[in-house]
Amino acid sequence: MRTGKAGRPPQDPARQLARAHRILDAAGELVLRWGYDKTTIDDVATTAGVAKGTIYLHWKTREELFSALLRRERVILLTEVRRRAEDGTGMPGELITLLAGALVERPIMKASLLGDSSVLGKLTRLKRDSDSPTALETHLETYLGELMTYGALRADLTPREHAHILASILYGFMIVPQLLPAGYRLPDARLAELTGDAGGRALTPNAPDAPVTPENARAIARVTLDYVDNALEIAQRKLAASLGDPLGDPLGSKEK
Amino acid sequence: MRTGKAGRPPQDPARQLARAHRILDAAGELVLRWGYDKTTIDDVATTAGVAKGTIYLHWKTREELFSALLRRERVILLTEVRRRAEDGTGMPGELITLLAGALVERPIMKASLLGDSSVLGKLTRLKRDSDSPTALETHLETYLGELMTYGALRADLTPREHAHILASILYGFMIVPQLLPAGYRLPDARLAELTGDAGGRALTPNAPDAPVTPENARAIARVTLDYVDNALEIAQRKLAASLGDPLGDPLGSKEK
DNA sequence: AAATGACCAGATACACACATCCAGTCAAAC
DNA sequence: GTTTGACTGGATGTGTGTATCTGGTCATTT
Repeated sequence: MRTGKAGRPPQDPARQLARAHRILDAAGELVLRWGYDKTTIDDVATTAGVAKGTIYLHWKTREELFSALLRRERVILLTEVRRRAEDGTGMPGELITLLAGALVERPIMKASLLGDSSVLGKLTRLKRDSDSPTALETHLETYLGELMTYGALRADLTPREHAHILASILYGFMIVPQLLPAGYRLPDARLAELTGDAGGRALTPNAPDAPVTPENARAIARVTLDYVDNALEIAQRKLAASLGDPLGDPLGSKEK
Repeated sequence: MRTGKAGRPPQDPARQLARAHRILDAAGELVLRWGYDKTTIDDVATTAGVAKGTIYLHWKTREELFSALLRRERVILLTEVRRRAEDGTGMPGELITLLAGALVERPIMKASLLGDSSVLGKLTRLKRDSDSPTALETHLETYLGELMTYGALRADLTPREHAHILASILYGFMIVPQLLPAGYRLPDARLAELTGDAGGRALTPNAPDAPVTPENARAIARVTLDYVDNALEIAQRKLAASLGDPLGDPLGSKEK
């Protein structure tokens, strides 16, 4: 039994949640069309078919609303990656392909990763600072360290360097198409493939050097799924915190 | 031996050229310190120890002055790359290492590549459009095509894709350090190494697949040096055009 | 002739008043 | 209890007159 929530369910929580998602749908649509700076709460309310005040029953401030949107995007992205990673090998190149593939399909996440101020406006830098930075990177380096012990990553680089390479390749491949004249762009799927390919080649030992034993291969797949699961779980927890509690909730009041 | 201020050396082209370089030195120093937008012609003149009008004996407009600066930077960069490439193999990874290594040492070139508006201000987009784009990329794809025929590049990618990968990796590795907290950064030399390493692995066939014959290796080294030479030559020609002719020069007179 | 720096005009920054917009509130209607 | 939407105040734009700055010129100096 996992009910957890002490206190009283005010009305129909499922209905509330559905409404929150409708509002986020509207916010997402508008932020893509006009950008964060030009998207007003009134717009969001109208598009979502609720009154403005209702939005403030869900989130205390405009910024919290969009923070929830970003968190939901992250959960969707990770869920998708997790789903596609399900029966993969967990090798870096493969995971990067999945990640890149999911990213090119989620413009808001891509904008968040790239710090694209034409979409996220003033929200751009904020997320970078507050949310993920140290925690995510610590988890990442731990995960990379594990991969190294199983021979999935080159032994001649430090975890720090692996992380650096990973970030550079992912960032580079995601941003370069935006700098190129439209005619030069590759199809999204191809871009994702090449990203994973480049990442895999940069991070992975040369095949003959150190063949991965079957049990190591299994371990690699496992720790990879564990890592994605963990990231997803954290993201889900944060999203729940951003969605749950309409203002009055006694638990949420002292939060943060 | 005096000529402190009222010296009138009739007209010594070499002396003129030296003065142009002194002015560019000053401009480079100031643009790095304060950025393009805040660097005034008066500043440059004072720092270079000449009068403002003198600068206009060399360049018709402020923009031409900075264009010359950028062109000189490019020539210096390419000269350095050319020098270091002299007795190399011409394989992609190696060349990328050289290029990245030269880039991290030349902040202005790096800013130009990355479109860093904190340094180049309003000049940022201009260069991108006017100078290099199509010509450079055509030459690049030709060169990549040649490399492919000699087996220096993977045969399962198109030249276009090779160019895309190259750009992504170079851009990613150069820009990521600026986004990271200072503590995470790798030493410049290591960064250049890793860039070339990643580029080489992404673009180069796996060793056992198709061993490069000695004569192909020689051809690769040759076309690489040719490519760099050609790029350098073009850059030098453009620089000469930006430096030469103090306005009166008969050759340059058809300007505007 | 070569170099200078005082000079000019146009651009840019600043300061202020005024209009507009919009996040967030809350009394009233369900 | 839940939802609404008119309302408010602080913030953000806009217009304008003024001051300052700075790219570029050119008569003067050496």
